[in-house]
Amino acid sequence: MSSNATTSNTPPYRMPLVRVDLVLLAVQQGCLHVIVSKRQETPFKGQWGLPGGVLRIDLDMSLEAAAQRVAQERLGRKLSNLDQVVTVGGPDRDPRAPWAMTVVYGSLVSADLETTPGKRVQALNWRPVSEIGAGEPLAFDHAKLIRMAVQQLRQAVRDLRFPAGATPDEFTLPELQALSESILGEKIDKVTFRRRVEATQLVEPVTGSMRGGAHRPAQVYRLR
Amino acid sequence: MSSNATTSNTPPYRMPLVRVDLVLLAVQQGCLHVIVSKRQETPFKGQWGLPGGVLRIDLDMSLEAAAQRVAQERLGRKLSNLDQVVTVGGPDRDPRAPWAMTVVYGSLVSADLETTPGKRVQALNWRPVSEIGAGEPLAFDHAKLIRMAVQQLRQAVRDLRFPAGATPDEFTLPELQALSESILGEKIDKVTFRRRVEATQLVEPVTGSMRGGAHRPAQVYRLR
DNA sequence: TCAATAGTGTCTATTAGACAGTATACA
DNA sequence: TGTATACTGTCTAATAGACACTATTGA
Repeated sequence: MSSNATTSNTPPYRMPLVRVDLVLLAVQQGCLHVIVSKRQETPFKGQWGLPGGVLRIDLDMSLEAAAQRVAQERLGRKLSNLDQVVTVGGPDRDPRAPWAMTVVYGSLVSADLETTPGKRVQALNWRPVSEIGAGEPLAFDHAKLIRMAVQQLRQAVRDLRFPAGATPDEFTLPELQALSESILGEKIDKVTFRRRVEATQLVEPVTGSMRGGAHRPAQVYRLR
Repeated sequence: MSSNATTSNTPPYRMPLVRVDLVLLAVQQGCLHVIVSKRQETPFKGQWGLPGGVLRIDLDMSLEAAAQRVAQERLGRKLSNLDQVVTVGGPDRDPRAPWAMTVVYGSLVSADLETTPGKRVQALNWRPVSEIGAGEPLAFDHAKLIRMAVQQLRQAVRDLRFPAGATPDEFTLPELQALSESILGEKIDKVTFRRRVEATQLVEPVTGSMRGGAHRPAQVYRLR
């Protein structure tokens, strides 16, 4: 309907605006939270949405590198794991371009991630993923994108494929189980969990290391 | 060389060349095959690669619509199921642009798909996916993209999530099992397969319909 | 000693695989 | 009748879950 006058029918064609958006997840207060950013630009100005940025072909050597640059700009640090979630696109997504697409990357970060707003970021906030569907709606289809990233992360945790950097260097099995339970949002049977961790050779013990309070200390492991 | 790819987008940044490539899979002679296309343009001119095309922001209402348009142009028909596989991008992927990216879609099509080469297609060929790694290399990283699409399809079949249109409207359980085995490249236990199909309520019987040769006919089902 | 958490033994339920049996078509 | 394929019964193996038990620390 809104055919652009400058569009040519022979190559080269006009290209869409390409963005990279981030779904940054962390466990806080025992449940999964996601970072949302208050938008300073149209569309959805003043509403909350995923932090992201425009792909820079003069700076980025890959899509993942673009995601890392955006993380650096918006959050002040790089991410230890990035999983591509999905790519969406269409016309009328963004008034700055007739056609816009977004490559979505997800990452599980540690809860102590400093949320110091960077360039063009008014505010950053942690929000429980359980409240994403309800309440104040997010910009674009970001609620759906978050759901997809969460689903992907949960499947990975169910398969005991923990993203690099999502766990501390050393941890106990009860800690790893608690992390899994927080991500999945449900309890896991202790015996079953330990059996599966054992069977998959996911971890190796750190000899001699124990830790504990006024109770039996736990063996410390690291990822193998 | 690269100046002809200047797209002069409205936003301040130059945007990459965006392509949509297709991994079209089908079962032939009892094993999984993929359609490859002989390239008529640089780069990799004369080599084989995935059929694909450039995103047209004046024509395509979404990335999936772009994939359908490309299928129509290259193969002369639309696809009944399209699953996004991955998106890759970087500089120096294509001499027509300084930065190029590809959104990859996979589809399981019926083996009788006519491979009539369409626009700008020199030839289309079915190739067994088992031979993708070896022998004549494919253009770009298309071998890797095919492996990812195959992996995704096999996981779906293992989970009894058959793509729409991948099965005929009506089929028998032995036919469905044979299809699964061909896709997975391994035998499945008959009792286990039927138990799982039963448990997931994947199919419903078509009353009265049977089919067979000189032996006991099989119950005919359709997807529920 | 107790409290609290770590770790194990073991029984049961569920699911998967193996294999032999029965069923039903046509020649 | 035989043969070929469809379907089922059932035993066994592997895995998951439940739950009680022991182990080890500090208070």
